[in-house]
Parts: sequence; C-alpha cells; structure tokens
Amino acid sequence: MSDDHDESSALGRIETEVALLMRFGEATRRATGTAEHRVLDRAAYVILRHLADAGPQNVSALAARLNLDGSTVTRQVSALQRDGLITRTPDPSDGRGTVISPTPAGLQRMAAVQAARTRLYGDMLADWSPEDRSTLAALLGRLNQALINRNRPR
Amino acid sequence: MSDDHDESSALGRIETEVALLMRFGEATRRATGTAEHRVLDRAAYVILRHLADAGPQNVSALAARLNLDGSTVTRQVSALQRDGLITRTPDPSDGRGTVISPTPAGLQRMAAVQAARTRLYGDMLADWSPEDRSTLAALLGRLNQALINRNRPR
DNA sequence: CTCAGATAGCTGTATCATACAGGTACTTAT
DNA sequence: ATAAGTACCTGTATGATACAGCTATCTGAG
Repeated sequence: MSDDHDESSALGRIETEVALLMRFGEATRRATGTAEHRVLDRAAYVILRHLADAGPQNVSALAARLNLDGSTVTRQVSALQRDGLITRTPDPSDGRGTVISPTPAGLQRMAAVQAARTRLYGDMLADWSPEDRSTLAALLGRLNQALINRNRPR
Repeated sequence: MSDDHDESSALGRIETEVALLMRFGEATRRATGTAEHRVLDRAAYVILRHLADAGPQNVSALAARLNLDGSTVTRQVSALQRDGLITRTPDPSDGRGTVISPTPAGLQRMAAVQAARTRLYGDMLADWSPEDRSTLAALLGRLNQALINRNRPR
C-alpha cells in the first residue's frame, strides 16, 4: 500500500464531507419547498434541468446521461407528464422512440426550484467571500467530472 | 481570471454541482463494495462512523444527530445488529433506553468501506494538487457546517 | 421481401430508505 | 400515586430505484 500520509488525510476528509453532504443534502431537499406545490424529487429535477440544458431527447439518452436505469426514467417521465411538466412525442425518425420535451410549466417549475435552492445557498453562504464561493464551485465541478470519468472511462 | 462577476453565477454553479454530486454519489455508493460483502447503506455507514467517533449512545441521540426519524434509526440499528455490526445493551441508568455500541466487526466493516472510498477518491483525484484537495476538503467542511447551522439555528 | 437479431420503451415485481402515527414500557414531577 | 413525558418499537405508506421480461419497431443479410 502506498500511503502518502499527508494527502490521505485530505482524502479522508473529502470522503467524510461528501458522505455528510449526501445526508444533509437529502434532508435539505426534503425541506426545500415541501407542502405547497409538490416538490420535484431529485431525479425529476435533474431530468428537467438536463432537458432544459441539452434539449429534447429520448428516454434512453436521458437514462445513459443520468446514470439511471431506463425503467426509472420511464416512470419519472410518466410522472412528469402526468403533472404536465414534460410532453412525449413520437420520434418521427424512429417508431420505437419517444422524444421528451419540457413544457413551459416544467421549465418554470424547474427554474423556481433552482432559484429557491440558489437562494438557499446564498443564504447559507452569506458570509463567504466571492473567491471562496467561486473556488468551491470550481472544485465541485472538477470532482464531478472526475466521478463521471471514473464511471464511464470510455 | 475575472472574478469580479455576478456572484449568483457561483451560487448557481454550486447548486448545480451539489445536485450532480448527489446523483453520482448515490451511484458510487452502490458501486463501492458491491457483491462480496453486503454493502453498508448510507445511513448504516454514517451510524457506524458516528458511533466510532462519538462513542456508544442511544437511538434518540443518533436520530437527532443524523437528522433521521427515530423509527428509521431503530430499523437501521436492528439490521446492523442482525449483521453483528452493533450490539444493544440496556441503559443501566434509564430503563427505557438502549445503548448502541459498534462491535469490532462493525468497526472493521466501516473502516473497510471508508478505506475503499478514500482509495477511490485518491484514484479519481490522482492528478489533483495537494493544495486543491486540501482546499476542497476545507470548503466542503464549511459547506456542511453551513447546512448544519441552517437546519439547527439555535 | 422475409426473417432474425438488435433496440426503445413499458410493466411487473422486489428492495430499500424513509416518514408518520400509534402502542408499550419506563421515568419524572407533583 | 397518578399524570405527563420520553424511548423505542411496529404497522403502514411513499418514493426511488433496479432487474427481468414483454411488445413494437427497426435494420441488415439472404
């Protein structure tokens, strides 16, 4: 085992903090916008964001991109459709496929949740310097990229 | 390096990256230590860590600390007991209470998962500078602290 | 053109984490 | 000694997810 004791403590701390973040993030999500209008669950939110970001696409593409099983995406999409947040249209170039598009309502709902969360972060990080915020955003981005690269090294 | 920029963009990016991290973190957990010996789920892992860290304690204390419902912790603890990872002993000073202690096997299992994850991070962050790792760890720590403070603003 | 194999999406079923409500046993204050 | 509070457990519900199997469709070889 090659143990770089100095660095492994940083790694250990990262591991700890990510685990904690997962726990608290879950609680926060549950608390962010309860009651009122039915909250978007984690997957629904990322689906809408991805649609808004990368344009209409089919279930398989979404599943691949979000690291989810196709059946999960199917059900999420069905729920989103039931709530009028996305529409399904037959893929004109492939009779098997369905193209998922966000509706205006879906985009709006997504934006509202996004804004609420951003506001929440602004609130929590009120006393952070702009540099620290920026650095955190950048490092998290790199961390996620590293995660993605590891899960799909192709 | 123009950081004299609208701060909300950093907040937005943080929001985005945290959401992504939640998604990928889930996948990572599922992949970390599959098959072989039954993985520790998120809650079980934090419970064991907390026990190792803060010593034996009762269900209510764990639930409060981990932001979980008491019933959830009860069930998690039952599962951990079934697997021989913790022991329950009656609280000598309170007939209603039960003190939860990690067993050697529990500590060892927890340490194994922890080591595997830390190794994984070391792997993924292989090309990061020690400074960046350290900074990420520190900023995540502050982020979690901010989350905790928000959830318990007493 | 026809048929075999691949692919897209859906459905059935299972698991797991979690919450809330209600019950039982014990403790504490009056 | 009784009422109120507390600790934990159990019943039940929800929601996210996976895997396996199904149907409809597409594509390519003959």
